Amino acid sequence: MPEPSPSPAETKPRRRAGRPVGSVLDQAGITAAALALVGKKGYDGLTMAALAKSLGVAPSALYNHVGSKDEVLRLVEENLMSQVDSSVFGSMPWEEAVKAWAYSYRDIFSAHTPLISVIAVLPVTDAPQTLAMYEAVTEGFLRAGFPEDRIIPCIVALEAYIFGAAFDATAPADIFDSGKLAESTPHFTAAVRSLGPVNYPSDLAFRMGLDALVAGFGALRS
Amino acid sequence: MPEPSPSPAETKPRRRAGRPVGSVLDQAGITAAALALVGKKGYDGLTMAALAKSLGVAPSALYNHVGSKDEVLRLVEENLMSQVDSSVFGSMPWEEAVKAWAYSYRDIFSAHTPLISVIAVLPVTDAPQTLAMYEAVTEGFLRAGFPEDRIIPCIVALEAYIFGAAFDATAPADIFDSGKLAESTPHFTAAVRSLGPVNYPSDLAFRMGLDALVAGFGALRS
DNA sequence: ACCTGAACACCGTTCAAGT
DNA sequence: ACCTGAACACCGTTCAAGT
Repeated sequence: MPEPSPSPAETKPRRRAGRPVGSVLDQAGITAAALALVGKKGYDGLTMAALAKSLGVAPSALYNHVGSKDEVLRLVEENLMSQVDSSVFGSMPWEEAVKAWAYSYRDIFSAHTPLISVIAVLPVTDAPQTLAMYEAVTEGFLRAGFPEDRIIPCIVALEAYIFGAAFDATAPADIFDSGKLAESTPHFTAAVRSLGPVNYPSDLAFRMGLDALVAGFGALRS
Repeated sequence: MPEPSPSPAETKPRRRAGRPVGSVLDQAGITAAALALVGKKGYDGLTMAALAKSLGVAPSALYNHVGSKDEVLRLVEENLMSQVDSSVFGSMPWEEAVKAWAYSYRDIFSAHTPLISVIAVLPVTDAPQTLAMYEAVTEGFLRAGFPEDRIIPCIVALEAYIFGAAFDATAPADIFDSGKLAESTPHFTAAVRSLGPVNYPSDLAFRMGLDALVAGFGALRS
């Protein structure tokens, strides 16, 4: 093995210290690399060191483009938000559109639940993709006849439900197995058994809750 | 300052190495200390080192009683679950009981959102307090006339909503301030403004969503 | 059995030095 | 301006040594 290959994935001549001719990094590239890394190794694998390695730079180089790891997470979140399908509000009646939007939203974030804690506290200011989604959804609600002052609460409640359901979607199939404590919780254990062979009811539950929310909120239209 | 006071909060004679006469630690004490630490410093302050210090032991001593930090989190979670008021199902009609339970559940976990990621993946096996809560809720649904095979999906959906809402409850008041991007999101910005001086609608939203879920699910009773 | 104290492999982040 | 490389203060966890 005469080749020590100390550089990352791709075998590059390896950069010396000093400013490179053209900038090697930018926020878009960092975001894409972070997304790829998360896809391969999950959020536990998303470290500044691993991210830098996948980009072929030293960890400290990242800090010329982002202020912190938290900013990387915000960049990823913005990217995901732009993937949520809110175009449905322009092409479907309200009930169907909210449901399609909600499914899209949940499906995307169920693979990114560690971001949810970040999003929840994140002011929407300067998060253009997130704002664009809210704008599209708000427009959809307005066109459907919702009173203006009810729209934000409806969206907030739907989002809460969607985020919570995103966690469920990643839960193991046997999460409700009561194990050796089964006898002390007879009603619960029987209720779980009554679900049949598929004992994790995540999808059924999501549909039922979404239907209830949509029906309840739909009644607010004038 | 002749007193260096190298020991933690309380000034103890300081233990030498070797097995102490009586065990200094146990899971209950660790859980209580973790809860107190979180209350004072938040989840960022809950480190094994800080936890050990608050208990007056070396960090490694903790590992005689818990397998990992994750187990500490599970112990805390179990403690919190036991605080959720599910006795309401024995003393109120179903609609009021679910709502009271949901408020209690959300209020407790809104101060402990970092646990939610842990709970979501956590099988209920050997989590007796959590199981006890599910048992009480299941019984409440049964008495209210729910078909057995709909109960778990209802609970799952309600829990998803409660967990999501717990995140909301910790969000800053100006989370929906669209800032300099306000003009590009006119409908959303107007909808936010229409909420009036209190521009964070967390509580209104929670009530609206909960009402919708309870109304929708309540119709399943026979 | 259950503690201390040293050690390990990692983490995010800072900063001087280099071009 | 934007990189490298060394350094810092921390993290969770392991383990020999002590009683």
